[in-house]
Amino acid sequence: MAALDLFGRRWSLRILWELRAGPLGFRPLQKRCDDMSSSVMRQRLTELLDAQVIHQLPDSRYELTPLGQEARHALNPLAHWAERWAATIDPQGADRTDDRSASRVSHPDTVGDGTPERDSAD
Amino acid sequence: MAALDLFGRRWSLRILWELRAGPLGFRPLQKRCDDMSSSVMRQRLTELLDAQVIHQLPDSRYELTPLGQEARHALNPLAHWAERWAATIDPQGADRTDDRSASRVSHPDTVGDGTPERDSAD
DNA sequence: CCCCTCCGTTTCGATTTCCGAAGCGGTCAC
DNA sequence: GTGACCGCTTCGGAAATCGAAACGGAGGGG
Repeated sequence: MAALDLFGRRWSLRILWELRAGPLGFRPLQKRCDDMSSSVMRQRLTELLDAQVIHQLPDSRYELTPLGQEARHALNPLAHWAERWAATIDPQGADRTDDRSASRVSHPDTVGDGTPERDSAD
Repeated sequence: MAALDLFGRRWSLRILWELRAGPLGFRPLQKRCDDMSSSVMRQRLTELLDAQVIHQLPDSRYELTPLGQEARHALNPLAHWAERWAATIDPQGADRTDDRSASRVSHPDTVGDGTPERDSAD
């Protein structure tokens, strides 16, 4: 349940996701995360560090811990679902003139993913 | 990527999760979600409806769509990870007197889950 | 009928979180 | 020295969230 709290915060999932291909420094990571504000970034980073999902290398870059790697892998099915979701939703709602959506939840686009991964290839 | 946005909002994952065992009405669902505020609840519900992850039955209860079911299933590995996480973190940090955690991310507890599921049993 | 309970939903003011830009001290190349 | 990048902090304003109250409606009991 606490996991839903930790990951239910803005950007936490994204950070986990962006760290999948290897360690990143503060600012590079920030850029990858749609240039999120540094204040929130630091906050999420602290939370994830505290949760032992990530840790900091001697050169101060952030990296997924083994536990973090597992979490990222656990996210894979969700990523896969997201693609199916995009395929299901997008074709129908691509051009809604009638938008009373009441929320700015960007509908999925065939937006690049590129998922470089790096499972056991290092 | 849009999925990370949709589910990165507070309570959205939780709602998806609490709907796993079958349809629920507004107030019952609200109670299950740690009594979240009704305003946000309605907002999340609208977003999820719009995303076609849930839909509303004639008796006005909310239920996962097939797409929503898939999403919930995609969440399973994460739930599984959460347990491992709890087992890893909790034993060591159970009694931190030194708490400069800078955030109120409730550490996982051996908190009940009870996950009744209901995959193909109906 | 009235009263009481539960329901889905909306509204509104108060609190919390998030944003965004600026700034700090530090390292390295020029 | 100057300029570019770095990790990280601070702060005021915007946006998300909360929490409680309220609405009309459905149902049950007296």
